[in-house]
Amino acid sequence: MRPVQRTSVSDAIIAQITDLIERNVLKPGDRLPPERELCKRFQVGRSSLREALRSLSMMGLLEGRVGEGTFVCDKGQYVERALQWGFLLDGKKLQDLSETRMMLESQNAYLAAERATPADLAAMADALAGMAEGLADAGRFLASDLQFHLLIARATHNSILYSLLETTRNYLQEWIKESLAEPSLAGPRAELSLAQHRQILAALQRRDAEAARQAMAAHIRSSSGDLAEKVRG
Amino acid sequence: MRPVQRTSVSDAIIAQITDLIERNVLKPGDRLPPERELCKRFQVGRSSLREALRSLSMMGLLEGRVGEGTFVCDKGQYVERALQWGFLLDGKKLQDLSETRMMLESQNAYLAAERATPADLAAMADALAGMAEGLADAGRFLASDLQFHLLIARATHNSILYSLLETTRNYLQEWIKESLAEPSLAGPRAELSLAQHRQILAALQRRDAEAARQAMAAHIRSSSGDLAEKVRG
DNA sequence: AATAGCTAATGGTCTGACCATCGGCAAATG
DNA sequence: CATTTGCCGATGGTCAGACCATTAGCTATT
Repeated sequence: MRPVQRTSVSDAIIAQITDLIERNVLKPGDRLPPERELCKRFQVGRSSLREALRSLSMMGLLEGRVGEGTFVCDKGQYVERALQWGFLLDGKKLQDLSETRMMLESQNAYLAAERATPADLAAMADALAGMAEGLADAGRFLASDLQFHLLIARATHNSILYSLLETTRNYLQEWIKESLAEPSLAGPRAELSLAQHRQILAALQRRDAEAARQAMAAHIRSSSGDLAEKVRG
Repeated sequence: MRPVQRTSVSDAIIAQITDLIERNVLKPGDRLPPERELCKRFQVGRSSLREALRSLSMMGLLEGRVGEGTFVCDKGQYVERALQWGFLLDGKKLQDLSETRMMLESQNAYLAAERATPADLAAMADALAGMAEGLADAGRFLASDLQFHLLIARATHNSILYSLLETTRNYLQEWIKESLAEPSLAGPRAELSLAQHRQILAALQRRDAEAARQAMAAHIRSSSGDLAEKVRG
């Protein structure tokens, strides 16, 4: 004898719809049949069906629009959506996050040096120019800074690494903003940061992977030094 | 004028309960009031309430038990749960996963060399002994192999890095198993793998972080070489 | 031709009911 | 007294029907 598996109705619906999306029978942008229609096809009540659809919406798979229907969301956002929930609830260990970011950024720089296309590099140069123009504008400076790092991650052409970095950056961005917003050090630190970014880009353009990684590591270490202090303090 | 935000009832409930869990008002293991009771407190219908609870269950936050109640799940599993959903649906790019694993494993080895406790190292030695005893038993060998790598991740004492590695390993484990199961090379490859693991452990015991990272990187490269070939083939 | 108003379709919400399961209690049993 | 059996209430799971708010598309008015 072995324990009999009890399957919930909603879970079965979730499994079926998930499977359809996995097998690309339901493509992003597609519209699902109306709820009342799905009830007849699945032979279930509307409550159970809606609980399934609601769960899938919460995970970023579906999107319901009143008066229009239920649609399959764009792909590629799944990891981000899921990770955001995970990080949000995992105790917000700032130090762990910072460490993870350090690893991702430096390794991404390494890979980007080998794989960045001319277009990737041009975009990074644009972001760098944005930082230079934003030396007096903390908001613009930070936005260009963030964009530069995301462009490096994009240049790895590895969607998982990009998703991971994007999510960790999002969670650290508030602290980064605070840490750079201290007026006493804002000016010099911004210029130092800009110089470091220039070094990173230069290494990428030379296709010098190891130099890119070390430059990135040095940048993160110096720019998040007081962040680490704050954590321990 | 600006677009008015339309808030859904279920979303509001999800936000409230999530917040309660975040602020530790609801601790893992706690039992929520019965659904009908929550309906009165939130002033909502049971459908909306259940859609919220169902979504939270799907994300691994809550667990409903018929006849008993709804309980808050144990913490620390959120990142894994979330990542599994994300990976499951994100196209299963084997090469990206493999690359991510490579980075995680080597960097984890680096950090573990600095932070592993004597107990951590002893556990790794045990796992290594298990591999040696399992040279003729592929199943046991692989299990000890996996355990060794997870112990290294555990020794970083960084829950995020551990979660990330665990999830990526889980998704790659099937392919790893296949790749090692080819009878023609099983014997020599297992012995090579064992020797590499010994090198890694030795580096960890010497607290030589850089050596540990390089040993791990070399191990992953050689052990997943044909895995990469399979991907491209 | 453009606009205002109407209608049907659709997701969102509420209510009430019934079922299956589980925990705990009391009665029956040895 | 200890153990088993049966019952009952509480609870999550499911269903059916109704109403509401919003949307798209059509129609008629201007």
